[in-house]
Amino acid sequence: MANIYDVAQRADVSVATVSRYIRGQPVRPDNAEVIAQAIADLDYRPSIAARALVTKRTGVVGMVVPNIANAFYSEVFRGFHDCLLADNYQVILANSDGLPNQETQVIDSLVRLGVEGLALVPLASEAALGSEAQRSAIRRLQRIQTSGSTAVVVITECLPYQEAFDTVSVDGREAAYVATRHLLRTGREHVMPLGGHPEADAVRRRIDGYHQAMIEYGLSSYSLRHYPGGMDRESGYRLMEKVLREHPEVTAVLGVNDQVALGALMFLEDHAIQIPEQVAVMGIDDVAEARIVRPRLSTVAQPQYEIGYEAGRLLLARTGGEEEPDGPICRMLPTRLKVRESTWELPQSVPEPKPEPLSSPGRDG
Amino acid sequence: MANIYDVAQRADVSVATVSRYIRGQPVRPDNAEVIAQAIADLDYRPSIAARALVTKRTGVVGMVVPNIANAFYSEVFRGFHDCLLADNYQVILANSDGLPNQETQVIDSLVRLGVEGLALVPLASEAALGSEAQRSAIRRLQRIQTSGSTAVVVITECLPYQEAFDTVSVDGREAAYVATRHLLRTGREHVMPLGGHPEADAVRRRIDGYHQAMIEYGLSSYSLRHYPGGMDRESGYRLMEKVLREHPEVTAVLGVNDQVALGALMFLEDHAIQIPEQVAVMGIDDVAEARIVRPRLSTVAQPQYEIGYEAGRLLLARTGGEEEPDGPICRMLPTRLKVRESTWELPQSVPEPKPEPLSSPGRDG
DNA sequence: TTGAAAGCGTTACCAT
DNA sequence: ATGGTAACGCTTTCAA
Repeated sequence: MANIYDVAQRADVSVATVSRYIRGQPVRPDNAEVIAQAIADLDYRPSIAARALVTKRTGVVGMVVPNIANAFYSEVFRGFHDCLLADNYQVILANSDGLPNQETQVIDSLVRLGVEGLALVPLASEAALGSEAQRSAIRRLQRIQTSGSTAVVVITECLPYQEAFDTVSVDGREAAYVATRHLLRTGREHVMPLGGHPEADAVRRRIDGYHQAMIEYGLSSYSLRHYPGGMDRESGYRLMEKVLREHPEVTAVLGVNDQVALGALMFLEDHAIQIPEQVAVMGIDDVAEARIVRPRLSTVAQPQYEIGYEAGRLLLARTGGEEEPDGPICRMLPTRLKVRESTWELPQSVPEPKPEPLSSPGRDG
Repeated sequence: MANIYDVAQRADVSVATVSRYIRGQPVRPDNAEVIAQAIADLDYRPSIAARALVTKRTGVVGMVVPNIANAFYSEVFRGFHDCLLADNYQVILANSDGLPNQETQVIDSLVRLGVEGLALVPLASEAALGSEAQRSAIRRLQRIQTSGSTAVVVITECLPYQEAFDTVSVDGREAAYVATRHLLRTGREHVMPLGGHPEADAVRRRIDGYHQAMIEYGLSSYSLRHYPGGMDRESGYRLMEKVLREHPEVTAVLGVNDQVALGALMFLEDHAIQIPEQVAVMGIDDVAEARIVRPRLSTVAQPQYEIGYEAGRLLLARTGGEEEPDGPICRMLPTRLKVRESTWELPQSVPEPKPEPLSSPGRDG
């Protein structure tokens, strides 16, 4: 690999001049030309490592998510990515894979690599809740934010994080409230919430929103119910089965997120139970799959792309240096009810579906 | 940010000793203890950049894919990720977003960041085909492989890449052949292949496989047909409409990949055309969505996770230093026919579905 | 086992 | 506008 000295020598100028040329500082035109040629000849690429050593700037930011294979995070990442690319940052993505250890590991790696900013979607798994583990994770992040030159933004509804970092989130309570109310308004009384562990702030808020709606409709007998469990499709599938066994009177289920709702929906489909006539299904998030399954899944949409984009903007605000806001700022983005086939009104005959635009570009390799 | 000198000073030893301690070399026990304490106190993290400057080793490898939001690549990445993590490498993922410019940009970034290895799923879009653009992309990669200390592996069926780099791929011709034969065997004669541009090696091979099967069945009148187009769901949706208009006699369509097939399937669903009774639908790849939609999509599965994992192994073989194989090695992985509801045999009544295990863990935040 | 000092490739400062 | 040179934080000789 050629270095800046090789280029300088070949161009017959000093390294300082080459350095200036690289960074776009004024250089005499004839020199510029020779240097450009030398760079091309030698296939020279400035080492970010060496540069960072002196400037503290790498032009790289990182994002850590629990699971890239999850459509929700993919969209968040795309928004983040687009925002930062517009500011000439490169973005690298790392996976925490649902493992607290790996989360701290990859964060550490990114920091040591010299990322200027770090966007984190923290784990909210059973292993990482409330407890000491989470507090120490937060302390570590705080040290990174304070001591290092690494800005931090967290995408979460989790309070401890919101108190310490710039965060972006949605109002999960409201989302679940709207979802439940929609089910009630369309004639379902026996609504059951599915999945998630209430120890997680995000889950608790959603369950709260559900309870609130039920109580408002005078259905307090239901208001305390909840089938807790994992937050993936398999969990939704199993929970749906259990609910049907234990509460055959149920006329609607509300997945704590789309994955759970999709699992429930799949169970119903597999057992030839009419959706939404016998059981209506509703999710929260609006991941890409919700628009692919038939019947399409009703849900309360989180603006995933915007969440990522906003996280990027917060990061840039801190990275830019200049006028930093002092307190941690918490950006709350609005959700939106999406009524689809899985909760269509009961008496009404099924109208000709007007397909939504398909999303998510396809594999092209 | 504390550096190694701060630690040395606080521990009252030399930087050399600290350095040895960090790297696990023998240090007198009492010293080890003081150093450990100092590191903890100062929250010291060795700078990868500084280390890389002298060792040329960053412990980081990168992967570049066209689109993270695509389930196919997510799975490939997971396999790659798992393989490298087992060898204590950190993995960073970058998105080329379908844009040739951005592809070269992110590759460049990764290299300059000092990744020791680079796994690439190259663009195969219209913009990046056969032409000069592709050749120059390949040349760039070759220089990286040669001059730098960066190993390269490419995941592709594209010949020019296979000649120059370690590659991992599947036999797309065979896959399409198997898919088509399955359709023919189950009583469909009028099979139409959908999507993709034949200029892409991968697409051409798949179309070839289709042709071969049609010819073997004496259906050469169909053997030359192909509805070319994009490789995403929208394209599949539109192409399905077009086929139905121009060839209402069609009894089956073969998407050049699952996304196209899914688009076709959605069109049929939206227009209340019976699947598979009126039109059977088949894809190639087996992305996660294929198991979610109803009817479930029949397809020929690419071992996505294994593809990524194998790419990781090839990279490690080059990175490890020692005994490098000399020629470019091309690992060809087997595909597998997955018969699902979208192609069930015609006369047969619909059996009780035995659900496959659900896959892809869910959002847990 | 330890410490001193010479790099690694780049930028930034200071003369010129 | 240019060139010389001291950092930057780490590893790696080489002596002790």
